[in-house]
Amino acid sequence: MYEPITIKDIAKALGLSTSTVSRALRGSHEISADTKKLVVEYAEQFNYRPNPIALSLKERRSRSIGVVVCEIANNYFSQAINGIESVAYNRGYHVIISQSHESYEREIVNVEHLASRSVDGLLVSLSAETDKIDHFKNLHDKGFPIVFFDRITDEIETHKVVADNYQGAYNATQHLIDAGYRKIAHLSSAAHLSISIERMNGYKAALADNKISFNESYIKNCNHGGMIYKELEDAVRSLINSKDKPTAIFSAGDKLTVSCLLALNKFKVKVPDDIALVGFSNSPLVELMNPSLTVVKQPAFEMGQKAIELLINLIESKRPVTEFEKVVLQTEIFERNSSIPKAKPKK
Amino acid sequence: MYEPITIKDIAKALGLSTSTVSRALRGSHEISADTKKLVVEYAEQFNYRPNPIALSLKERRSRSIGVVVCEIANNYFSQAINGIESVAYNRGYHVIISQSHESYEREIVNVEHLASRSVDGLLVSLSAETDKIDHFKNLHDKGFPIVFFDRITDEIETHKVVADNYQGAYNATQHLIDAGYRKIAHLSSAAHLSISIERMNGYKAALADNKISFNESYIKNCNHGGMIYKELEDAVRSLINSKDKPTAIFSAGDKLTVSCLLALNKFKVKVPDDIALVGFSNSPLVELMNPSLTVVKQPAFEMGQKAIELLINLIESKRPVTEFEKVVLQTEIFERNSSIPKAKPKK
DNA sequence: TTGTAAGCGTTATCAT
DNA sequence: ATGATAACGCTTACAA
Repeated sequence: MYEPITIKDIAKALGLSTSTVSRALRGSHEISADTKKLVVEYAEQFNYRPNPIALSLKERRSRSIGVVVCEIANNYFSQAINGIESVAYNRGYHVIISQSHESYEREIVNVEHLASRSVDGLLVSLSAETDKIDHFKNLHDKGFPIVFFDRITDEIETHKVVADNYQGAYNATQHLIDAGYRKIAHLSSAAHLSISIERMNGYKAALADNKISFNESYIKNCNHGGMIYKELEDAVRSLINSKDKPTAIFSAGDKLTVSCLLALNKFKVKVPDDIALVGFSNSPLVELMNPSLTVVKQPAFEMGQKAIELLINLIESKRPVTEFEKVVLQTEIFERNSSIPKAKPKK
Repeated sequence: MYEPITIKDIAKALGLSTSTVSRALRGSHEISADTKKLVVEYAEQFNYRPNPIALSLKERRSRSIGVVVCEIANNYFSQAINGIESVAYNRGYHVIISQSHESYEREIVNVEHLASRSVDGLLVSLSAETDKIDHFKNLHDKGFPIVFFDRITDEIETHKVVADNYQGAYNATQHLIDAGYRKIAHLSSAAHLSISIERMNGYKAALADNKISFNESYIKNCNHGGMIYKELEDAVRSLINSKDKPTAIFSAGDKLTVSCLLALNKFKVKVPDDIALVGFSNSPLVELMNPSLTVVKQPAFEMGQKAIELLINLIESKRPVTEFEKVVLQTEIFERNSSIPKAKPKK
């Protein structure tokens, strides 16, 4: 069995009390240089490490934070997690990641598990299935620190970190309109998610500002994480087979964009010659995949960083916080070298 | 502040002792039905949850295991982690993931951090940079449970879970040879990694079995996670520009295969018409990406499951383990519908 | 059937 | 400068 050395062991070995050892290790001023040296060297030699669990119990905090996301196999989230980690590491926090796989039930279980005192706070991006948020509201009402990012909810008053989805979607749509396209389809994730609503609004606003009427049949929502490729393929098929088929697509998500590209490829529809495409994506691949693909990139890493900073502030603030920040970070649009060709004049 | 309810609170409120409450909550037989009911209902009402940290301290175990991988933004690893999670969840363990980003230093820090008693065991896949493994050896020698998977080391006697990389590579290479290709390049990750060595051996064996001489200049190793696209592009460029250029490529890794496909695409080299490609990949995309791409898929999910099962057995076994398993799971080869065309006759 | 007390590893508050 | 003790939340001998 693995039995690591404790302060007690050191005390016994050196004929000191545990308190003396503890103080020596923490470099207290009230310990003689000799004793300090003795203890520190012994600890060094036997590779003493304070037991973080005992510390957690004493300090009533675990110095770990929980991350609740739908999926880590997603460029946006893995980049956001990298941002989270980078800050956590420096501020002495562990990060515990849990995946909901877009399931409401699973999200609840994860949150319960994490929040029952094994983490000091939660960083949350809602699952696609989640439409009730009592499991967060209850915790938050009891004063448990929660920060939402990306897929947020308006029903809880706390810090939130989001990309400017409205503007990103507006720019993406405007980009297509500028290139002469007017029949622009919109692929998005579950309709009730904050990100979907904001992106839809940006899309609609760009259409409206250009006096293009909104066409309901151009909107395709895909809900489930696991089946996304199949769902997307169906959506794309129905778009390209429709009578008034779109000349361009705006896909509002990482997996959506990649899957759309794949589906189009499968159907032998060339991008951008047959149909133009602008999409949200954080994939390092998608930028390379199609040199004519204009991409809206979310500041995922920075969002993760900002979110955990706010969370740690929340956790470490002595007094209740009254003012909640909603941080909105700008998306970036990468217009590819060869850009999108002008739309062909209508026949 | 968030102050969850404790056994002490319940005891005080109900005029009982903490031990009675504790026993009632755990459904002990030596507690009267009345008391039990009283306690359980009170606990229910106030949403009592045992403090996992206190439990950890008492039981001298955290019921959490640490996962040390290079990168979660990798199809193989995210699938393996899903497998790990699926078992952990059922067996009552938390999973703490840490990424080395292929850095030796970072790996050491992560392991130190995790092992100093915040996890009960470690699931490890070595970073590409790691060539010394003292940080694991020290722990293992002290009896700390460690299971290696995927990128393993021979220097530590413990359970290991790997794919049959040799056979997978052999099959991939043979697949190309069967289609008539004889000039087969091999793209792989850091040369000293166990997976690279095994895959290389499989590749070499297939060549030898078919009386094809080994060509050193056909071997390209890529080391660093972060710069992999650039490295790959350079490797591919040098291959297609070499005087005795290969007619086929066997890429031995997920990112390698995708990046290779992208690089070839960028250089306007058509797969499989200009050059054939067979690659290891667990990407759900790559299968769709190029219908002529034959793919060797690792049983990532199952590997994760098996690895954590072994680890939990190790953790929960009362007596020292003397026999260590090396589990080898078979890879699957997916020959695409349109398959690889026969190589053109040499000019 | 229930209560008391010790212990898990650590630190803070008192002594001495 | 150092030691004894209590406390963090929980479980479990041991008493009652």
